[in-house]
Amino acid sequence: MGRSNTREEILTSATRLFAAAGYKGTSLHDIAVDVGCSKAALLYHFDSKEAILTQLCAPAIAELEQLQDRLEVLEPAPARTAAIEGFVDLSMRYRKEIQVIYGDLPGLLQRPAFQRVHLLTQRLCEILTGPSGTPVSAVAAKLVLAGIPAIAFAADQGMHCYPDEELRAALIEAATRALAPLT
Amino acid sequence: MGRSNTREEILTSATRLFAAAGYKGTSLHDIAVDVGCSKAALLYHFDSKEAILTQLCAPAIAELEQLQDRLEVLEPAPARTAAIEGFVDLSMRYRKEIQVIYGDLPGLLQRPAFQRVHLLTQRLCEILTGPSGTPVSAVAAKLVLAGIPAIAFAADQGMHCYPDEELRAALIEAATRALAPLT
DNA sequence: CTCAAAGCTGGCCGATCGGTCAGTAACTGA
DNA sequence: TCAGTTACTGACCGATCGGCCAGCTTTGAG
Repeated sequence: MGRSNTREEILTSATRLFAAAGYKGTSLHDIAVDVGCSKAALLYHFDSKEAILTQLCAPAIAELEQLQDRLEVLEPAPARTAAIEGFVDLSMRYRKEIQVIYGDLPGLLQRPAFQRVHLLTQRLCEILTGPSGTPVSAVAAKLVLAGIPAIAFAADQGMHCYPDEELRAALIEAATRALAPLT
Repeated sequence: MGRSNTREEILTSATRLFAAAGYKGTSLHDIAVDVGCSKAALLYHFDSKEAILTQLCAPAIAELEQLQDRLEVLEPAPARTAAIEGFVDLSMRYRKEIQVIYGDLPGLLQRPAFQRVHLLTQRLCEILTGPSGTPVSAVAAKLVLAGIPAIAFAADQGMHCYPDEELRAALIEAATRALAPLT
């Protein structure tokens, strides 16, 4: 147990600032001022600016991996339902972190830590598409996987007109409808 | 008619580089090297780095405005259909520019040039939701409006597994299905 | 009490950033 | 032919960036 909670405060401040101005748009100085410590203190607790980014995204990535593990042992149909609900929940729970990632997509996608996310998303897409996947259903799956976090992203930017519960239910319903087979 | 086409080459290079590394992640030096001219030449043709960004996004924004103008004079039902098709087409035609915008969302959304985009998107959302809009249909509209450009964005990042025509048709179908009333 | 570890600071570093400026070569209309 | 505009260069500027380091204070186990 550490003797101060500065480390957590740094992650909290960095998450908010990265989400608001982007990773490259936020300097170590900005974070230090927000936390109320020196710039050197940041680099005492973390190896580098990039290390801060990696650490604050770690919980979200870990939960995404756990979601995938849970889905892998299910049959296709229940897996799809669980995938939609799980992905909606995850996107809403980690709004801020999604804002951070979306705020610097081109720069982040090439980093090793986020290539894992790319693979996870691809697997999720396969689960949503199902075994009898047509091109149309694959595109629909990508639409849902891209749109849900984007809404969670926008929900913090002033578009937050519905309470969380209602938003969650609406997202699940809209996603399910988009993915439903034509019949 | 100018005596050189350097200006266009700058916009072309800047679009590609901004899309690949983000606005803040691309320096004037990077662009100059790509174009094959000096950094000072960039600032001879454009007032500033931000002016380059503004100019290269201008055509996409202008077309979005034209789309809205076309939709405003239609009845709700055909407006919705036209909105889906028009938005899909626009997203695919301006993939690179969307990558640029998505690559620096937090920093860009606050700039005056992009607040207009925000308003346009809100209006598009109302058109998609229709006159009898429920919260669920509003969220579905936002899902579609966020997901479509995100797919166009990802389509250039290696996910480009379908030919454009097929992708376009699949997007329109998935979006239409997501927005369809429950009945 | 002692002392090493933990926590933190101010100052400094080289690199890079966007942007400016004086100067110049080339083309053009009169 | 020649003045003037266009197009461009290389050198330079102040600001800011991420990161490093010597040293100070606080803390808690022995």
